[in-house]
Amino acid sequence: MPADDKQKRATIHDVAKAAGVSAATVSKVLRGVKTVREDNAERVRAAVSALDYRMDPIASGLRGEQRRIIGAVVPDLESAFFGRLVTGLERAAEAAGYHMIVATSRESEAREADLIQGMNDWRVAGCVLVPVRSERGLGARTLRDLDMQAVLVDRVSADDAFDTVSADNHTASAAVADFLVRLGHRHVLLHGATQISKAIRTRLEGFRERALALDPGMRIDELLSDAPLEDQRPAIRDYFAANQGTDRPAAVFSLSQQSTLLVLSEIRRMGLDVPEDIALVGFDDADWMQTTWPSITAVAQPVTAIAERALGTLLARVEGESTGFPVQYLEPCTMLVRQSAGQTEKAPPRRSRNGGQ
Amino acid sequence: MPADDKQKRATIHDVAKAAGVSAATVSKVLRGVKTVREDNAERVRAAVSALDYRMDPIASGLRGEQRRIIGAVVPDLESAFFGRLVTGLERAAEAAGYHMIVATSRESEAREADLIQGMNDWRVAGCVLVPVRSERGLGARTLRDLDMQAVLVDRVSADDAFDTVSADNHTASAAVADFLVRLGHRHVLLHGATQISKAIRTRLEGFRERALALDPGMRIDELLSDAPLEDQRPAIRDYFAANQGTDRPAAVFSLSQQSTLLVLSEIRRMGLDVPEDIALVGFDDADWMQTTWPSITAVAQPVTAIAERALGTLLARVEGESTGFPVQYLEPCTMLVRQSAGQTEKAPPRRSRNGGQ
DNA sequence: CTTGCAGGATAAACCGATTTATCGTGAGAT
DNA sequence: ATCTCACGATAAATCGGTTTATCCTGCAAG
Repeated sequence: MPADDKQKRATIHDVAKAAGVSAATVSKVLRGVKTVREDNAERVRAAVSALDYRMDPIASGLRGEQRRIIGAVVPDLESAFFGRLVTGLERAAEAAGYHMIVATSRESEAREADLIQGMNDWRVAGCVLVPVRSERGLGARTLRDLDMQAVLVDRVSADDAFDTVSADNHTASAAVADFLVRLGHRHVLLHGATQISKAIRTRLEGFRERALALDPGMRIDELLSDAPLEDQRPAIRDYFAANQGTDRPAAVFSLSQQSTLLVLSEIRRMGLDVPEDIALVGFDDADWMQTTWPSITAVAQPVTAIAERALGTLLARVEGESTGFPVQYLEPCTMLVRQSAGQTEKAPPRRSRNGGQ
Repeated sequence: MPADDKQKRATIHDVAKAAGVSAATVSKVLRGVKTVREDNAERVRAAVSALDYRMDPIASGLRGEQRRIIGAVVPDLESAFFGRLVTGLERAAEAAGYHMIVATSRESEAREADLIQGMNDWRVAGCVLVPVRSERGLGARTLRDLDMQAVLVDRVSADDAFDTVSADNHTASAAVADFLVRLGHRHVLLHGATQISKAIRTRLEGFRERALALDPGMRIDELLSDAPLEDQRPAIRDYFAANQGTDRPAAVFSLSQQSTLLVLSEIRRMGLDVPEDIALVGFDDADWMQTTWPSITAVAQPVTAIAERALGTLLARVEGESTGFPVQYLEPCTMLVRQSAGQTEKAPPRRSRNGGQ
């Protein structure tokens, strides 16, 4: 077959010529501006499909101010939580007629700031940021400096420049404290094996406050580290070696999914039984947790709700419907009671209160 | 503080003026063209940093032909496999000085084609596609029609238009057959619970061929479905209800990660013990599989190798270093022998052969 | 002394859309 | 019959870089 490859794609002028109107008119039809006579509009539409015309978003973006693109920056895409979050964001964005571009900061604040600069260069309408550490990090500062529209998600508390959305870590962790205390546990290990972010701190405090309120004599140990996962096993072993017999904690509350897996693995290796020897509750549910034996009691985060809320508030700002001062949204978590914590009294699955303000 | 907000960002002309040269010269310096006198180049660089100048990628892209952007389209981001794949791609792209934009087809071929059209509109230099079904799907056809540079990944076999990269599903599945047959199992259930893609079919055939070659009397049942996960439980129960006693398979080979989880869960629910009552081997390893009890024997995919290979071959095409006909790359998998299949003889972890051509 | 040529710099055209300023037309008002 | 005004349509300016065609300068060759 002969090469008719190199026919370059039709421009708006080609369409204009074919329809017998000016380029400006075509542009109006394409963008749905109403001041065009219907017969002209019809001829334009015919020409568009006859020529297979597609608007060039780059040329379009050069002059036009507002782009219909939302940027998202997340710490990584290897954990199911962010994967689902991004999926939810993308779905919501699309439903509102926006495109999404995603990038990962790989837990680096410098990269985070770079990516945001890049998104600003591409003139995104707004940006969803899951900060590496907190709302006071480099990424958030860059957003502010660049005067961008944004919403901060997950590893955040209230902020004075941007809306924030996260799981209600504090309330959910308090519910875990309720649960463990009611089961009679008076010595708990709090274990955090990931980036010590705002979310992790909030979970920690939520638990600690409630537990101490219920029983001031409660013993709460902490084992926190953001070292690479495999390097953390020795620390766990050391801890248990140093706390044997009556000093061994009655329960572990692991503050992240990776943390849960790590602790479970080490508990197994020590030959302890869950929940007979030690109870385990994890923050952040995973699909394997209901299948493993024993199944793991965990706090499930409302990922979809977070995604929808985040995109909703962002778009409200972008489209100018919302102009008030920043709001912090706390989406309620669900605690899935399974086997790993035992159960002396039949506690119904608890829902944490909805947050607000 | 007074509002000095609205000072718009510096353009290349501002830099030119500040440096006392023309815009064309600035452009050359920025792109590293050599035909600029060093003292001029130096003044330009000084002006750039003095004015905080950043090149506008949109304006730049309008005239310039080649963009330094790679697009990636994956079926979803909720499974760890694609998450890690994307991370690997992004890292490799960045190392080569490219940016990446990711989008998810959500297992829809129509969406897949749309996304590719969109990436073409944005003039990406090349595209990494993990097709929803196979290299003959709508996405691949669109790539061909648009005459784009691309590499097809994961759910593919050889193609006559694009390089393809995937795990060596066939060889790895044959190794699983070796393994199960050597353990004495003569009745195996093959279970596939996800989109029945090319990869799943290849795994199935790889197993079947080797197993029948080793023992022509082997009984191999299949349970395949791409229905929503939770709707598939009844089918599993029905199967086991219809195949009890001596008809019960001695082993299950689950062809995807979700499949493994689903089967394990149902086996548990039936009160069967793994591996005493039934052996289980899964394709695609997950981090929880080494921690659960029993730990799961699984085939680990070389995600990083796949990502690097994919981006490497794509860039070779994009940069014109490679122009030969398409190559199929098969990256070797690793079989992680754990508890779920039992072990009468001590089989060392097997490595499948490297594929090629 | 003239011509040729290479190295560097630049003004102007260009990319493909959007936006602005202008213009023609016909209906309604005076 | 003349003047407005609203409505559509359009030519031209614009966005911010890249590319092209041209120009200048100085030096070597004829």
